Amino acid sequence: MDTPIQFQIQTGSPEPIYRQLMEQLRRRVAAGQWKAGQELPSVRELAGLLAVHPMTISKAYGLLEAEGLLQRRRGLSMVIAAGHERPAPKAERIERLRPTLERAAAEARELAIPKQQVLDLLARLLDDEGKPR
Amino acid sequence: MDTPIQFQIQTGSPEPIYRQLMEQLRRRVAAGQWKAGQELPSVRELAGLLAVHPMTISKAYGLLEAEGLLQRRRGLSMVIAAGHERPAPKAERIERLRPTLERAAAEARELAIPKQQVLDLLARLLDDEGKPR
Amino acid sequence: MDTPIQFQIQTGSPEPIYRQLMEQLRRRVAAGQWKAGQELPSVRELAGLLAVHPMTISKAYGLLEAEGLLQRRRGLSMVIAAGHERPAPKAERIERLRPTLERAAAEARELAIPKQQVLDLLARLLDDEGKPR
Amino acid sequence: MDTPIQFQIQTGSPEPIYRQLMEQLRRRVAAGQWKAGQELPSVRELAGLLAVHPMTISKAYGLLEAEGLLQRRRGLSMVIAAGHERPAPKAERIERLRPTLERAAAEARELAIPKQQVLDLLARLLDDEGKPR
DNA sequence: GTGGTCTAGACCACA
DNA sequence: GTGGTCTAGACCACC
Repeated sequence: MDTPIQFQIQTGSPEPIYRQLMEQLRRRVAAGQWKAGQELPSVRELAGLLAVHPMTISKAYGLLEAEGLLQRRRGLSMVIAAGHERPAPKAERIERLRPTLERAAAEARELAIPKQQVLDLLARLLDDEGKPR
Repeated sequence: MDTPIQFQIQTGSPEPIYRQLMEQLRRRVAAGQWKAGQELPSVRELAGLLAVHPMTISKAYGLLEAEGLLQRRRGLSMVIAAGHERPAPKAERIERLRPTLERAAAEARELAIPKQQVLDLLARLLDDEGKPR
Repeated sequence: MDTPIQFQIQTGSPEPIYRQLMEQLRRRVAAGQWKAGQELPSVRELAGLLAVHPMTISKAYGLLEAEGLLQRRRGLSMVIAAGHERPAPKAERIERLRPTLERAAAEARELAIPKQQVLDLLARLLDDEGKPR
Repeated sequence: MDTPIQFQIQTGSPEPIYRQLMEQLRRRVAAGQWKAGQELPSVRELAGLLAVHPMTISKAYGLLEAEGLLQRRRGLSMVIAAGHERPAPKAERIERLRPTLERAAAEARELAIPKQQVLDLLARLLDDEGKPR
């Protein structure tokens, strides 16, 4: 009973789409939400779903394969590579989150927003998270 | 007794330098830390301090001027434009912080890090803020 | 059957090239001669045609994008942004012309040229417009 | 009974102030409104009146002197140079106006404003001209 | 001294 | 192919 493999992208964002895809996948695998053996949507299928150029998907898949996170199987379909059966240690996952939080902290300070209000807002956003966007 | 105008940049970051400068200045002005009439470091001076090309600074200044945040004075260095004497309302500043926190929340969820641990880490980073760097 | 997007610049003019391009585009769009969705010549192509440095074109395009008049499409050339399907109201277009005419009127008065002769010359220039150059 | 020597400047304009002064003087002299021997306000006086830096006035005067339009007299005061007793021929003055009208015509065409409306507006502005601004 | 414009050219990122 | 960023450096205009 695996979490289905679905990606969320923001086309307006300055972060390139292929990189959004890669980051999402890396995080889900690190969290153990997506596991070794799970099959990914085909390039064309995902491109259709997200309404982006197939080459964009292909680039993300290719880089993840080179990185060892994905594995290309006989025909064409990709799966999460072996060796990713279990979540990464929690400490490591927290480390991965740190840069984004550091950035948030720096911005909050530049905006002179009191600590507690920053934490309140983040708490609310973490609760909301379950909701569909 | 104004906060002196100083910029911090990260040359390795994917975010372009000129945009880092713009964002920082926008936030400091919104926070009321830098105020209308304050004089900015000259293009050449800042370029020297940050060890970047003067045109990079000039681009940031020029865009901020087009935006109405800075004001050019013929033959003199630029100043924060009139109309920015007071901080933006706190609600508005919090809105500006929201996207970054939203992103952090999304990443935390993808990494399956429990809410409290995320908040703890951010709290710690907000405390550190004053000292290091 | 759109008017093709072509720019005319004067390299000798005190008005910077990138600004000439911006003004021309703004006016053509306001006039409804160039419309939302029309594709602009690529930076390199236009730079070649006008024999200027690509960065000069890029600067004009970038500023117009910040202004909302152009729209960037990743990996593709830029287009006139949505929301500019119809010409601006005639009254607004006339207002845009007013500063230049005001200047002309002031100069004519300083030169003590009779009103009718000024109007005659302008009428002639407006007629010529289609042909030369 | 000469027209008094008074200058109008626009500090917001992209045209540099010293050049505005030069152009105005050249046109008034060409029109015969200001004549040989008339005394100009002193640099400091005019700088005070217009609220600009004395060096700006000084630059304009200096260039006009080099050009032969102004003449420095014994003490310090400047006068319109000899040889400018009579207006320039009307044809020449009209030629001087042409570039500004050409520009107006080009803009009107880009804005797709009908010829008659352009002429009407200019006519109105030429009538207004007498009024103080 | 200030900022602005432009060129030449390298290198990156995206589709 | 597309646009973007940055550097190096020249030259101008203004005060």
